[in-house]
Amino acid sequence: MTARRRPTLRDIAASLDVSVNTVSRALADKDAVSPETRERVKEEAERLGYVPNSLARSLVLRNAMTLGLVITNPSNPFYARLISAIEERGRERGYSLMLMVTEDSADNERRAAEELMRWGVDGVLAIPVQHGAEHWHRLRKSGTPVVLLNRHLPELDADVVGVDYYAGARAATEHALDGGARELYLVEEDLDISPVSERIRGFRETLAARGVAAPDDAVVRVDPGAAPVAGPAPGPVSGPFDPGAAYAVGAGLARRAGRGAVVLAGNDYHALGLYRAFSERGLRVGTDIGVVGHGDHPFSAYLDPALTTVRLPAPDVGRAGVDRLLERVQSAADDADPIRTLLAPELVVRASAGPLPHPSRRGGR
Amino acid sequence: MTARRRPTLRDIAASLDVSVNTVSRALADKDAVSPETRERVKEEAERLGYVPNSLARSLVLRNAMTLGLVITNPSNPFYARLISAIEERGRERGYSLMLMVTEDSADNERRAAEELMRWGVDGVLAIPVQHGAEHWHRLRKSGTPVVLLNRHLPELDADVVGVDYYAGARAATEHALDGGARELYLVEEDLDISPVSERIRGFRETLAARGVAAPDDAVVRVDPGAAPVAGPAPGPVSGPFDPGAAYAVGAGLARRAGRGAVVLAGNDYHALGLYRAFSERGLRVGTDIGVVGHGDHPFSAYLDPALTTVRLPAPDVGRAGVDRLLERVQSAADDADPIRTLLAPELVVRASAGPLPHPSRRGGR
DNA sequence: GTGAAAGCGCTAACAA
DNA sequence: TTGTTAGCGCTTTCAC
Repeated sequence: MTARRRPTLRDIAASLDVSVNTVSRALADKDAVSPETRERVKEEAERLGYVPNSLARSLVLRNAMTLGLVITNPSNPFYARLISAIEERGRERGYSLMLMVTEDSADNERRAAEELMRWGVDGVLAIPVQHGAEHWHRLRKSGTPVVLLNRHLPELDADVVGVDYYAGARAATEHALDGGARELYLVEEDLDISPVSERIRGFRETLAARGVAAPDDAVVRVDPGAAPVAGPAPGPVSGPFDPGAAYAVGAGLARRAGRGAVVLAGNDYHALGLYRAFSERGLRVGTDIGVVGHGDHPFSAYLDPALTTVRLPAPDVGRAGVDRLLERVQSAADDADPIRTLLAPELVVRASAGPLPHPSRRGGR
Repeated sequence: MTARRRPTLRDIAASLDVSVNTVSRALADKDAVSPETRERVKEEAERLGYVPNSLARSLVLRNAMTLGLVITNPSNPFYARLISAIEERGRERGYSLMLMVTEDSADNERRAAEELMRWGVDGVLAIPVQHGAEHWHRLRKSGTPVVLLNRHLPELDADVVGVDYYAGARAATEHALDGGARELYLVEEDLDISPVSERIRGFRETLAARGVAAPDDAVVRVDPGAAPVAGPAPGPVSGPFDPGAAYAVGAGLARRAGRGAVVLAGNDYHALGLYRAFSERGLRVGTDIGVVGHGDHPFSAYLDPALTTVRLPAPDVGRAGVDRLLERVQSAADDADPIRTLLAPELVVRASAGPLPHPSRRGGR
């Protein structure tokens, strides 16, 4: 393999007996280079296997052509799709991606922000851990725009590109109500983040508007750390995206819930955990008890019964996030007020929340 | 936000009236700096909010403290976990991660390799697309070690850290055989990659060793592009990790397969697609027909019936990959022969593969 | 213990 | 059209 030094502009220049500068300009397709020279330079570059050094380039240009992505957990299918979308959009627009995983740890996030600052990335997309925004403030003060993804952060006045979870929860709740349910539950991760609180708000407000009782404990919080049925623990890495947490509360729910109740779940994994908890207790999902998920993960359409769920527009969020970020990057001065973009989720009606008794199909689709 | 310039060593030096050099050494905790000076420097750095510039540092030190990860699709749960494990291990060892997504496109991969070369990453981990290794050769020639993950590449003599899929398939096949099955199928993605060929080999050899017939069409290839039941297409981004492909071949399989047959699937998503295809045709998985998956994705333990599957040690692969890569990075010269590490998967027996009752009574409801 | 000088590989004035 | 000079922010000889 002979780790020989990579050829530089100087090597090309020397070998052609021109100045480094000329080589630089020729390769950059600037004018002020004669066609012949340009040709010769390019040939020689090719011959030598020249590859530009982005480090040096970025240092002088003061732009890294790199975006930072700070994410909590790639195993969340929604985030996985977000990663793909962001990487792709970034690449289309000429940016590389530096990925940091926080596992929802504030400490990891602080370090990630610091690291991205060191690299001088041009902008940062983050799915923020709650609590602590000091590091984001510092990043922005140093001139690096930050766009929040999916989660809102009260302490930080930054752009947000997310999902309208409020609307999603409303749609899910209304769907259950329209199906005739009068006993509803919402299962949510015990995390103090905006998607959760927005869904709870949507859930409660919809019930209130329809005059359906919603006792405090209609909202069930689930401990992300639990993982019962699976046997061996999921391992130290990126564990807790797992149906186990919801499965654990499913037993109690099965006991409390009457026939025809509907349980909304904050994500499809939770819904799946409920499926199992319920069926182990003789409740048939979609018949005895309804379940609605959130996410439309790839497996959801194939469950039995197929999961009715709120589809999240992951690719759109990713693309919009990159676009927003690059707007900020390009508009040198940080002028404008933060923009909050909430993309609309879409209720995908399948079988798990029962057939609708009211054939009142309203509006378009 | 006032994008003011970040303070540099020089700013600290000026403000303290010492040389840049002294500041550098003080901050790097080298000796040849008096304790008092060091103290003053550190305080001033703190006060100014100094953050070292990694770009500059890397340029002079000729090490980027960055690893490249080239991956096909983050939505594959196995790869998602790999990403987490790699990021974490890299971080522990002081390396940042540059992520490139290829979507299994050779073209994207070429560009990714080129980009990583420009950044001068210290090493690259790749889940390679088949066909075309020229770019990997170039990378290595420029002194950047490459470690292949999960997939083997005949054209490239590089380290590989992967999974012993051959053993996994053997275990799965033997499990089915031990349960009494004599009619077995293997459903695999139609991709020319080593995991697939290794599983096929394990499947066939085990059957041969046990004297069980395995006609050519016992191995069913599945088109990754198909996505039937789900309704709206999965979208342009990172689509094809979906049960749909296997679902599509499930119908034919349901017709061909007798009672008590067992179908092995190359991954758990395929298994799930089969679940649905079978049950739609009145076959009860785990009773009328067996299914074994590969991957032990988070949802698999919660399916009904719970999926018997081959668990892949994703975190171990990720960590071992990083460790191997960093060994290469650190042992400056590319000495040794490539090392191939295959980590053992583990059959997780649950309910989907029986033991199946012998083909006698007709079931269904 | 500290500073001056050189240089990593590149781009951007400014001259010639 | 081309070359010279300077400099991005840092580390590293090598004097003092």
